[in-house]
Amino acid sequence: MQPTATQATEHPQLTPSPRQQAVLDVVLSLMVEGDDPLTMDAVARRASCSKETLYKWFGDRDGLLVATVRWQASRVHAGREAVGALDAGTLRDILRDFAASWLAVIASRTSVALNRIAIADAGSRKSNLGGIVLANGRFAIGERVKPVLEAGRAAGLLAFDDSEAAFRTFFGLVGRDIQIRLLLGDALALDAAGIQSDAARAVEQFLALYGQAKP
Amino acid sequence: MQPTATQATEHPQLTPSPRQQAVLDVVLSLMVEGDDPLTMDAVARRASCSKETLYKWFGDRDGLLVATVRWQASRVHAGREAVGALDAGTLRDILRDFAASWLAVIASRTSVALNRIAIADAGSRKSNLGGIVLANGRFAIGERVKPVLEAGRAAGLLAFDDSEAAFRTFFGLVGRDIQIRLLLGDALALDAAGIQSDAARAVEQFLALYGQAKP
DNA sequence: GGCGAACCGTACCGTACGGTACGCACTTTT
DNA sequence: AAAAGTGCGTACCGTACGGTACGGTTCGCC
Repeated sequence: MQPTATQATEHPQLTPSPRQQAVLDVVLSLMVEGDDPLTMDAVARRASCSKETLYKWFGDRDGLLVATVRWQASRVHAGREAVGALDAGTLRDILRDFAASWLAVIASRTSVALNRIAIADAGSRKSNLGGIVLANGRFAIGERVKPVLEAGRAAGLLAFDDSEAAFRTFFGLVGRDIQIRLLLGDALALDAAGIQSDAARAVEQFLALYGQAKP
Repeated sequence: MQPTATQATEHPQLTPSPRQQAVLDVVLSLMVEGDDPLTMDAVARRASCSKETLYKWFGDRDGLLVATVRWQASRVHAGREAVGALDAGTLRDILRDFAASWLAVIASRTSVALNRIAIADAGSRKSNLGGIVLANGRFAIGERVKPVLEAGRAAGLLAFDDSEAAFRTFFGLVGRDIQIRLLLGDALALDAAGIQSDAARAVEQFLALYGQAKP
């Protein structure tokens, strides 16, 4: 390796360059439109770059997909709240926020398209896109929600033994059949108002199951 | 059409012949193994039939997939219980049965493979495999559970306004993150004992939310 | 101004796969 | 026994797509 490189142009992706980000956004656009089978040609054409550059930057088709998933994931993890003192009202608010933002994610066309691709390739082994999507989706939100649940327990607002199990229940109450229906192509419109009310309903149910009257 | 036909050899599938069923079982096997990309050649070779026959029977690749999904669906709808008089114990038992059998379905390798295929093609429009899978999965079980819930309400054991909404909560409590994790390739072993305890837990939670003390 | 790197556009190659054609064997009908 | 039908095996065709090669252009650097 010559010492000329100012940024890694090799496949190991440590923050893509702006130009590369533009390419990845093109990939996301094509995924969402979904009309064509997401071919390397289509990406190159739409991104106004040559296929050779694509292969130089991302190695192969799989590398491009992985980079795209990571890129999308990097812009989702937005706020990270420190949980301080909790009362029942703020706990409810925080959980509602999590529920609503999670619903917004899984209902977004981007998420649906991305998950479809990852699921399809999870069937044919090779680069585990599925693992990456899981790590940045289901498990990432789990790691963010569980501290909140534990803080709620510490404050005497919640009662459970296993925060993982409690979170999984929360996850089920929020998502229900929405994700699988969208993945399978069901129409199921979910607007902002619907998301808010769904989130509120899920949180009330969760609190009914795990909440505990102030001791 | 000549009056020779003893069974429909055309694409409209009204119960496939035994030979055709064998072919569809081969397709299911190949889906489950998942090592090869499910090519028509592979099906023909494994089923010891010619591709020409495949095309004559099923029209095209899509028709073969649709027939396979229907075939699999036809063997899943097993018992259909008539709901008579309900007490709390039998309601709990019936719901546990539904939950456990649903978990067994979504955790089966066949279901995972089938859903992956359906989801992949839901991305590229054309023959809505996704719709068929939904109709025979999520919606079929909904139509079977809702009468039970309504009978429970009639018996004064459950309280809800909308049986569809109640069922969706039930669905979420049972499935939680299991299906999406399996679809995305997560290991997540779920044995018979785990299914039973998961089902029992989900039912208790559901009853905690919707149950009502005998009036 | 000259040199090299990066990169676009396009042409090209190999292969995998959906779909078709055809020859042969076996069974059923007349 | 001949004729017709059904279906297996194999060869074949067209095309789409992943991946590579190459000429031409722009841009930064000495």
